[in-house]
Amino acid sequence: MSLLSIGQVAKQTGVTVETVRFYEKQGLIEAPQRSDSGYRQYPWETTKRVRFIQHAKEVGFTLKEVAELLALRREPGTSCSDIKLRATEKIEAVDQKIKDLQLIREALSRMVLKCRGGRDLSACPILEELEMEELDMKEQPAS
Amino acid sequence: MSLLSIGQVAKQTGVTVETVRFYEKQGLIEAPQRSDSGYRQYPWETTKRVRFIQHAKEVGFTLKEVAELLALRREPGTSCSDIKLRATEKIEAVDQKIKDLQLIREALSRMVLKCRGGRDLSACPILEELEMEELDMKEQPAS
DNA sequence: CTTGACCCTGAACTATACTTCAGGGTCTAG
DNA sequence: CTAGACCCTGAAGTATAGTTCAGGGTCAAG
Repeated sequence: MSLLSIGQVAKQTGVTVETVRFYEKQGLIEAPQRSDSGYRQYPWETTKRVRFIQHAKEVGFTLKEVAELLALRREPGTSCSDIKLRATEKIEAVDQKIKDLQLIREALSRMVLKCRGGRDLSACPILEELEMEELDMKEQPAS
Repeated sequence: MSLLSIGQVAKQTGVTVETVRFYEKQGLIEAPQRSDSGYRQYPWETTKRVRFIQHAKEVGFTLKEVAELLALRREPGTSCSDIKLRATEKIEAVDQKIKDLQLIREALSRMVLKCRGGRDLSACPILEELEMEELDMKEQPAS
């Protein structure tokens, strides 16, 4: 119900007020209404959006890409099949990221397992695991 | 067997030769042996490492974090339980990223499902799905 | 009615991850 | 033996994602 000041949004989301203003300038959050004195007044949902931006950044999306994700909504003038297509493309990108992370995760897990006990002098062999090749075959320019 | 020039490593991995040199300067790939004329000569495994760096970057790791992942190996002077601990911390970070991505993925999927057919005039409602709150409760500073 | 916490703007500054530039060797096919 | 493709170094430049600064209003408490 009640509106939030920029400082409150910042505190709720763990970013700085400057970052909130920066996101506004970049069009990632829409310019909120202003008080008589010119203070920004945010609806509560803005905190959800700021958190979404942080999470998306955390998993490797640039702000430009986050903007594209946030723009995935049916606006007048766009067809349903159009946003469906764009959303499907995003899902594929997300799936690739999940795959990459799962392989990294498995390599790290193998590492922890190998490294049990520590009895052997030269145990825990160098982790060339991490240089996994399972990830490799994706896009090889044919040239 | 045969060694690769920096240009060959670049072509194999899809980065530029400048990027390879940059990674060397940052300590992400070790300085290779040199030919008589001073040309870098890389073993084949270097391409695996460069690809790993690209994948890790893709999922939101900074080069500093990638260096930490690559440093996760048992060096003389470190205990097994030490690298085990550090690897476990990395796994937790990876798991969090996977969770974030799965929630984004689900929101995108719901969007595609809702958007079927396109019969209804005002179908495909605005995707406030993406501003999901499931992701929220993580670290709330107690203050 | 003033003091401290908070808000405003625009511009300059910073870190990360490269990219481009300047100036110069190397190597191999014709 | 030279032209084009490739390699070298160090320094400067760029894009992204903020952060800091300068200079100035707002507001609630005392």
